[in-house]
Amino acid sequence: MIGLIDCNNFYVSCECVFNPHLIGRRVAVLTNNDGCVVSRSPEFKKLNIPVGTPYFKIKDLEKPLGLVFISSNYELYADMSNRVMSVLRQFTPHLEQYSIDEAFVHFNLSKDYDYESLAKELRERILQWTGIPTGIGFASTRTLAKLGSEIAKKKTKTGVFVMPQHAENILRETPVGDIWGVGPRVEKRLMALGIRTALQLAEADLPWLQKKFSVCLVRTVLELQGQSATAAEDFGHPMKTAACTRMFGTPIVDFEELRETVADYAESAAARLREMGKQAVGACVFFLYYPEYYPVALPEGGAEINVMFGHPTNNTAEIFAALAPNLPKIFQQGRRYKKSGVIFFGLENGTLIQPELFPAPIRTNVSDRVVETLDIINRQFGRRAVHCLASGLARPWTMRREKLSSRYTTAWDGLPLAR
DNA sequence: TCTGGGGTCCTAGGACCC
DNA sequence: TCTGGGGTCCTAGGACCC
Repeated sequence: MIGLIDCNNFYVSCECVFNPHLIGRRVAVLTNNDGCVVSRSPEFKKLNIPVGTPYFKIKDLEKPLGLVFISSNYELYADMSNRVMSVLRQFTPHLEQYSIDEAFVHFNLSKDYDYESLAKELRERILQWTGIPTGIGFASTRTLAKLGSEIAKKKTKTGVFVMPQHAENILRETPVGDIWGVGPRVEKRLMALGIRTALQLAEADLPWLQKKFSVCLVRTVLELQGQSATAAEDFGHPMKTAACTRMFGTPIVDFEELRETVADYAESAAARLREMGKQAVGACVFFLYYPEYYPVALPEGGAEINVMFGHPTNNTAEIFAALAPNLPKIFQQGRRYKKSGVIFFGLENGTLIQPELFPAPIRTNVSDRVVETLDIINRQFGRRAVHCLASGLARPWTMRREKLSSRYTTAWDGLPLAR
């Protein structure tokens, strides 16, 4: 049996652990740059303001409706996620972390084992040890377990649900768009073809579906039928790319500032590479700009460039030395830039990547030892305690985080106070 | 004025090979 | 007048997930 543990309103729940007075209120966590709503408390959900709603559109409702907005605090959420995962690992080593707030667990117990009790125990332990409420579903396949956890959250008081052997009645009640893997596009097309419920999808003709849609949907159908079609290798696999991309707090017109953002993002993505013990063979750098209306209307757009490093590396200085000369190639004077990003690729060991015939040698006098030392300092004294000068000093472009909560678990000055 | 960030996989079509 | 069949690789775009 496969279980799916899904944290309820994860980011909001994390904030509530350290700010109990938020419990019961209309709380929403905002995306980076305070762009839009990403996580909502149950009370906030009742207002029918969907995830993705831009903050500036609902800012004015803050006072009249008593809304609480919080900037996202990924250091806190990542740490809380690790805590939840480590509780789960006490129950089984067969764990596939699927996202920051979700994981599949595998249990190979006897057929009539009481999975309901097991699920309750998991839920209780996570709640008690981390303060995070969860919805837990058990079933024979990942897709069904996922559906089970949704039912657990929405339709049970216990927060757990075990799919019965014959799930026809449940699938009949499930809109096809609620199935994991059926997104809005496919849902629309299925509806047009008269397939409205999960049961209808489960009973559809497979070759026909394969022809009309894709092998992805066929796999989903097999899973609904109780036949595992998502491979274990697809989960918990090593990452293939690692990126850092950001909208700017204010638009950038100056090339030097744009260059700073690339240095900054390359630095933090490279730090992640080193954390994972990986190296990249190259990176894609991109710039995106806003549309222009004056003197002539020009659409929004951007440019990107792929840079090969010549040899795999995770040395920030080497990486920036390789990227910097390429930046003018994708920069246009006079544009108002809104976003940039660095995406490392070629992370998998043994991946075959077409190298350049004559790679330019990368020259830097910053050794790996120096980079490692900076990592040690930053781990102890906080991100950017030391950083490369190329990433700027004034940094007017950094993202807005006006309503940031404390780093309760990852910084000494963020510890909660007990009175 | 103003809408995030980090991922994965699949498919169709173009270009090329013999 | 008029040209086959069997492949591979790459890329852009689409779709999905959280």
